[in-house]
Amino acid sequence: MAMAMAVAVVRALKAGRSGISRFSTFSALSPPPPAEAPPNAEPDTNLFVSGLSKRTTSEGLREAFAKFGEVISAKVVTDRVSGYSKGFGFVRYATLEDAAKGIEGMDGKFLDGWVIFAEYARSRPTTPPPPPPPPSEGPSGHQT
DNA sequence: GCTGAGCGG
Repeated sequence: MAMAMAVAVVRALKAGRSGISRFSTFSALSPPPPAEAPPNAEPDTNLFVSGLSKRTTSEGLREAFAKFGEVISAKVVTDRVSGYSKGFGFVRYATLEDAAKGIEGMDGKFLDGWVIFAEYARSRPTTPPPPPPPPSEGPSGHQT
């Protein structure tokens, strides 16, 4: 019973997050609203986990998601100056199927007393290396 | 110690 209620809460939260109402006013001079806004993101090994508790750490995230797949990397985003958790983190799985299982297995579930949300992150494939500067001139000691 | 939507480095 309690679990069913939790699922309803989760659905309500996720529905409200979109902020899109089906009762849109259709007018000729109004911008045509999209038929539907799929919260689905493109599959990736990077997962964006939100709704985390302030006490949840990267280790808690890894252990929580490691039950559904091989977690390559897990990190909870914390503030630079306060050092406190921002309430969300990122989990990277070994494969896309593990990532999907992680979402299906942890999205809308309870972690540390809070309902967490797991979805595909927009993040970049890996640590962004600094772009190499363009070569100014040829070999030094000789230029025309 | 903590605010509770969002996307780190």
